[in-house]
Amino acid sequence: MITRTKYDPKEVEPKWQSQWDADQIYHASDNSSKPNFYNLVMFPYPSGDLHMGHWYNYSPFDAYGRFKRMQGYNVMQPIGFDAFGLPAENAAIKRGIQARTWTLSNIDNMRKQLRAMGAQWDWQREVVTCQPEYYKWTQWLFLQFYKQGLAYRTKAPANWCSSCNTTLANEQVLADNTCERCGSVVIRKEIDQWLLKISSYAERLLDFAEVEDWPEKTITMQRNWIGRSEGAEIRFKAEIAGQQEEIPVFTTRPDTIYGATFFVLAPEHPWVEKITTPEQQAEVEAYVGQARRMTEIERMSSEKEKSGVFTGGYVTNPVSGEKTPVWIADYVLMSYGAGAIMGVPAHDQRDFEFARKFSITIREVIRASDEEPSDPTTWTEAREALGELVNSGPFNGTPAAEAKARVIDYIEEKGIGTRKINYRLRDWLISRQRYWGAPIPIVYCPEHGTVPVPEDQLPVWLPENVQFKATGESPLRYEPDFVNTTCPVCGGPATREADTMDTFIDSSWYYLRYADPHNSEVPWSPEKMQQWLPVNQYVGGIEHAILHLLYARFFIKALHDMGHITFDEPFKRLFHQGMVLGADGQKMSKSRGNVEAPDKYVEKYGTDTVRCYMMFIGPFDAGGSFRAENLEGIWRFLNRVWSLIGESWIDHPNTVETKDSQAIERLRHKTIKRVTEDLKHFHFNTALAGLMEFNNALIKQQHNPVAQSATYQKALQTLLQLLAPFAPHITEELWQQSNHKNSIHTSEWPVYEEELTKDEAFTLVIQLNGKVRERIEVAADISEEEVRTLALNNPRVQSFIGTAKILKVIYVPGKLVNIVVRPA
RNA sequence: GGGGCGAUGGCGGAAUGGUAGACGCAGGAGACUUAAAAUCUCCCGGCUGAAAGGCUGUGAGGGUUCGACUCCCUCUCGCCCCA
Repeated sequence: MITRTKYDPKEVEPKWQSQWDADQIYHASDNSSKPNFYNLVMFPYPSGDLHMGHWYNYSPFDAYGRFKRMQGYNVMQPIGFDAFGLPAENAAIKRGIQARTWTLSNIDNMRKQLRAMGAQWDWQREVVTCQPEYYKWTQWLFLQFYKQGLAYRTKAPANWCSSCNTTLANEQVLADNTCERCGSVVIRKEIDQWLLKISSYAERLLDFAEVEDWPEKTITMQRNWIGRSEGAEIRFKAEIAGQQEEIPVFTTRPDTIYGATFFVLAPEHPWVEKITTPEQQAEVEAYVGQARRMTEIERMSSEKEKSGVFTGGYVTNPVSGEKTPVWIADYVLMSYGAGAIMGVPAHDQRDFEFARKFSITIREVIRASDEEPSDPTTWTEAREALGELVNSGPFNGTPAAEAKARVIDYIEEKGIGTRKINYRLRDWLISRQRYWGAPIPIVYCPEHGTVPVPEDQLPVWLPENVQFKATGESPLRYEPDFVNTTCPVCGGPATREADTMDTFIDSSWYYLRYADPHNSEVPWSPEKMQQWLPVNQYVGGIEHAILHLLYARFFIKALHDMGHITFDEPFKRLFHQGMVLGADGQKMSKSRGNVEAPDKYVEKYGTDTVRCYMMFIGPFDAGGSFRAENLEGIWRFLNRVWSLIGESWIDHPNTVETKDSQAIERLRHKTIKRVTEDLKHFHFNTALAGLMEFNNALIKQQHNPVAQSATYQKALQTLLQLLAPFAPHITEELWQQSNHKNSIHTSEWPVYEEELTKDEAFTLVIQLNGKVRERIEVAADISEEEVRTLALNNPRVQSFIGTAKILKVIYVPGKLVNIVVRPA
């Protein structure tokens, strides 16, 4: 028997948290006889507080990890901090506090909160990306990329956020051309920068054969971002100052080359200057200046009226030999393809609009077989569908699909172009002109140029007490002790690269370090890698679909090719949680005033209630509103579990069973099945509903004789075990109070027998023409014949049938019988 | 503009093509209490009916089917991605 006490989470929760810590029950051993399971959640940025989103994300994630542990896996569930980044630096500027101090004190606070959550974190594996022990290896990885030619420096127009005072990768610029971090408009700025050659992995990144279970949506988003298009690069001829020159264009429709009635250069194209005639110069220069002030998004908008200027120059179509006027227009982007296009107004909508605006000839070169010849000047839009070639010299009559290949063959034969696959994916710009990040380990020597810092000199320490000036350059540039160094090759005076790395580099490999977090010789040992990676289950927000998740895949593929790891995909299974919203159904934000801090509810109800509530809001991938009043329901539920066990647990149950025993045993098996299946599929809300039903059913019987039986007592035990992943503290307390010596979290997950999940009887529904008319209790093994007899002879059913004619009777075993009748 | 996801009581949500609304919140009635809170019992989509029951009902409109929240088509609204 258990002494009856009131459920007090304040007493129960800290007690077990300390006990678990002391017993180290959540540390994943590297030498376990059990199968390993790597359960990973995206690590937090140390903003200082765990907010509602973290709780919403981590609670179900942890329940899943606990479920796997009870199922017999050696679960590794690490946590760490994505600790470099702008907020710390901004705090440093604003409040004169050291970025490092600010970050570490935030981490301390968040550690406390993470512990209070009662999740099974393996603290021995914690990684903090701003610590030299970590960023040393971030720098080491950069050097490996550099050695492979996968890291390079170039001067080119880059995305620049004037508010963050730094460059951004393409992935960090939102569709409306704003900074994904601060929302300011992003401009273009010519600047020296380091890039990683992610584009050379474009094809490999399109291949998802090695992932086990990723949301289709995320795969599609990555594929769209990579943006593969097949076509050809065709070189148009130009005569510049008496010289024969060639200007390449990229096209996905080489079959339409005879329809190219104009040629367009992007305003920034290096050829613009050369090809423009003196008469057109003023107009062209004005247009270029205007285009520069616009964002790519504005330029690409299909709503915007087409604009452009004739350069006065001409190029020669290398296939048709036609002389073609050269225009510049802002709808052609320097960053895509060759920065130049052949304008085929008849078969490309944007070219069509452009030709209309400037009265350029529209020549039809593709015609569907059922189409009559028509005058293209009467068309209202371009005809982008495939058909047969017309007005195309030797290619007339060829189906367009086939013509694509034939035209490409032809240009390759003639040496005027090549087959080409173009990708939208650009190289990853990783230089940040900011302080709080891992320094790029490069030295510039007047003698030896760009020299990588030797590996044995890592880390390149990030200095403290730096001066912040809003110059748009890295603060490190003004730190003489940092910048001034010696050349690793000749020992002469040299300067260090002052930019730091994009923090997405840090997060591209943190999950590798968790497997071997304290290794000071190498970033990870091959054995540990083999043992733990790839990650079995990864949980995190869909906002990283084409940021972190693409970068991490790139890292893994590159490291695989370098021979540092043996696998090709970092995350086997991926799950995106939904977003937790305010009570008004809107995104939580200070400006809306609907932000709720979890801490006060943890204080009031305890961790277990808050955890369970997070899972009960709705489907994990759907997100939902946090409504404080709904916590009451979970609180009552846990209290009912508490009093049920407290009042009903007995050490030595009767061996005598009662008539209700069988029903309880069946419900127990049904509930095990239900909760197990739901947890497997991340359906935490319905799993909890099943546990509530189980609890309610047991409460109904708790004062009946069956409560003394071994069957009932076993059901109580199962209830605790099934609830343990959701509410780890209360279940541990009740488990140990009911005479178990070991932790409930190391107990074995209950198993069910399929046979016992089936009821002996069921409610047979009798329908007439699909409408429910009667319900009767029948035995589970009832025959179809009996069902027909029972249904047709049922008085209520008969009164509905009346004189109607029975057409057929459909029986769905275990469910219902539908009698189809036609009125007489 | 293209593609994807979604819309179910007052609210959050549940339903392998087979009893719509499980589970919970809020609400109502009652029990206990000097009283309140907590707890317990019952009710709770709409219309109708004394009740049994009947009719109706899953954003709107069509379709397939013995049977549609579920599948198909069209539309409206909301969110996301690519333009």
